Amino acid sequence: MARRRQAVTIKHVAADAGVSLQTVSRVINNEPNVRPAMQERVQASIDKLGYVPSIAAQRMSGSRSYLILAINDRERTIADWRNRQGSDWVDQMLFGGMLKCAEHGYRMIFELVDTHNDHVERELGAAIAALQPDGVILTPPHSENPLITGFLAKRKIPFARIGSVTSGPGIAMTMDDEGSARRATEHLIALGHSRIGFIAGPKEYDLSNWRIDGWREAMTSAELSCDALCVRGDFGYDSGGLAANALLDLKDPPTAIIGSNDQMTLAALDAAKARGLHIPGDLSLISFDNTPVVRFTVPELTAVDQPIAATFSKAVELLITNGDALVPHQPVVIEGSLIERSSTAPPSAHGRA
Amino acid sequence: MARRRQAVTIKHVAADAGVSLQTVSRVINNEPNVRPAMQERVQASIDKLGYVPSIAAQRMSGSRSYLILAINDRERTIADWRNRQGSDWVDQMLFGGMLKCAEHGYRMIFELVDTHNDHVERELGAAIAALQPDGVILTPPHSENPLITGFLAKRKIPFARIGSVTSGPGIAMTMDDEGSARRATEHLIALGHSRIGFIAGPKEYDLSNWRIDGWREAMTSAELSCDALCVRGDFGYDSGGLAANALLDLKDPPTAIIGSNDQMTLAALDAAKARGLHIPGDLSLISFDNTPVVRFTVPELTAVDQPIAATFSKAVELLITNGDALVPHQPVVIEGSLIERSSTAPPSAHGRA
DNA sequence: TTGAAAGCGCTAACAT
DNA sequence: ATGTTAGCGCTTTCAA
Repeated sequence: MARRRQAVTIKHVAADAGVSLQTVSRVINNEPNVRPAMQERVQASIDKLGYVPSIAAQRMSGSRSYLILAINDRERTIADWRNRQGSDWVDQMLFGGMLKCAEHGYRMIFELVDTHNDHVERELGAAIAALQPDGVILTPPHSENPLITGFLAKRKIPFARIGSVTSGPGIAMTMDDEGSARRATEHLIALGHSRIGFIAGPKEYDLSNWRIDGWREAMTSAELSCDALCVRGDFGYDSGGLAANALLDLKDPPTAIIGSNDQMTLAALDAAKARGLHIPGDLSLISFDNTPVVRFTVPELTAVDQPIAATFSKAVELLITNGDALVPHQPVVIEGSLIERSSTAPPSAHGRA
Repeated sequence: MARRRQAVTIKHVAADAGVSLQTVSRVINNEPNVRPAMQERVQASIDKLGYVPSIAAQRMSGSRSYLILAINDRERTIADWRNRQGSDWVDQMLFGGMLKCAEHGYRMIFELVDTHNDHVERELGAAIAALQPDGVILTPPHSENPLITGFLAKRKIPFARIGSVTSGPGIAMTMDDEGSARRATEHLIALGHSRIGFIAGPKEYDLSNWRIDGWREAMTSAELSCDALCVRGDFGYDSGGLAANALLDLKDPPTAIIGSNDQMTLAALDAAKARGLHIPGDLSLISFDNTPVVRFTVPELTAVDQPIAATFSKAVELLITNGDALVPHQPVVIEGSLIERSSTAPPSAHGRA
């Protein structure tokens, strides 16, 4: 490997502008106490020479690294990549995170870390030591892993916890699963549905339960019964079909079903079709997550969009601009929206009276 | 921002092991001339203290940065992210690239750069100056941009050009579009088809033309006519429908169609269905790219898989292990494979005699 | 408001 | 086979 040096360094700029290194440094960092004329002269040299500071050197001298580290669960992420089911979680996190970083002259680095591992701390520690990021963004299930949050807190590294509402160190951020589920349910109620089934995710996931809560809230507020209308799945396709059939086998079956994620709702769609039901005529369907797949079903699915990009964008912004300021004590809420497509309609007359 | 220092540095390790900094450095870098006993003692201290070298410091002292930079076209990538059509190109590049980097103790950084821009050089230069990557991976259309390849060559930064077969600086790598198209066509011929239509991409893309070449080759070898059987689209959904209808309106219409990408083939599927054709009974369909969407159509599409992950993995490996060695003069070929699903079958008897 | 000196963590070059 | 020295490019003291 060739010993590569910086093509243009702060020294070149200083020499060109006829000032000290320090003055150039001040201009780079927009520090006060630089006369406009001076600032202009230095900037001219910077532009002329095409100078860009080395983040390695900046980091070395004890300043920022201009790096934000986003961490995903290794196992799950790789499984998604391998299966190619069209989940675009990673894309959306890059979309929101990278672009916001770029706005501030930062870079986002994406890393995979095993959560279910004795040496999470070592693995994370290695990434931190190697990269020295100015901030870290945690996604589920890392967001709730005390080994990780504790480590970051101890090292005083600012971090955000996506999909977490518990208090503690770091900025808790949520996409308002409960509110989204409530709004989706209310939408169906407004269409005239009164029997609304819910296919829930596994209880190990906090967001599964938040989504149930939202549905239950809306149902209860409208004085509708929830009895037997909530069935658990495991977020996988097969479990969605089983759950849908269980709901449709009820003596008094639902006229609408909300699925807690796209895979399960997809399965519910297929199961309903297999029973000869027409969507949305005989059964309305709302999905959660709004991954690309819901646009390719027939009919396209009405879905709750998870504002992943917006959440990462906000996380980056808080991390960068917040500096050492206080961490908000309330979770930061980024609301998802309901994307209406063709799988929802008023219940048909020939259903229940 | 708190002035953050490395928690454990090479000094701590040296002190703990009672050796010089240099010896620790040698152990870190697996250099020769260290006695096993010494190496063991130092390694023990490293493990005990949980030491991980700072890449910033490593880079500063003139060694590697352990960073590989992968660059995509900004406009296209953002459009994909925004549209959420399920393209998983970025995911697959990370899948292949990041994991291979990790194997070697490297990191992959993903960046967006405008190609159609006067100051590509400035933009790329800034990324290079800031990050000092040990290698760069270019994707289309950057792979063919002389401003970019020239810049990298001038700076003597090793780089790979994905989807490029032209000679010149950098490692040319191709997913064998021509071969893939040929094999797809041969597959249809083997099934008994003789009228095989081809929906091509726009001619501005090299790979569009490679794919046509492969199809034409296979057709010619089998002494089949290509007349009127190749129609251009623009890779967008709408153009695929138009092209398919044009082909199916022929006096002697094809019994099979190959689409140059998933969106166009999707449209062809929909167009064929709209005409009352049964797939694959009346018309066989093969798609290109094998993005997640082809698994969600009815029937699922037989498709040519683009080995994106494998290609990036190989690119990283070449970049890291090749060092300053010679660049291969032939393009590196990573073959794609045909994934057989349910959209292909022998032509029906009631078609042409 | 500007400049000079010291040092960040590490490795290359040169001892020994 | 191991240690010593110098310096990478930048920012933080501190001085003028």
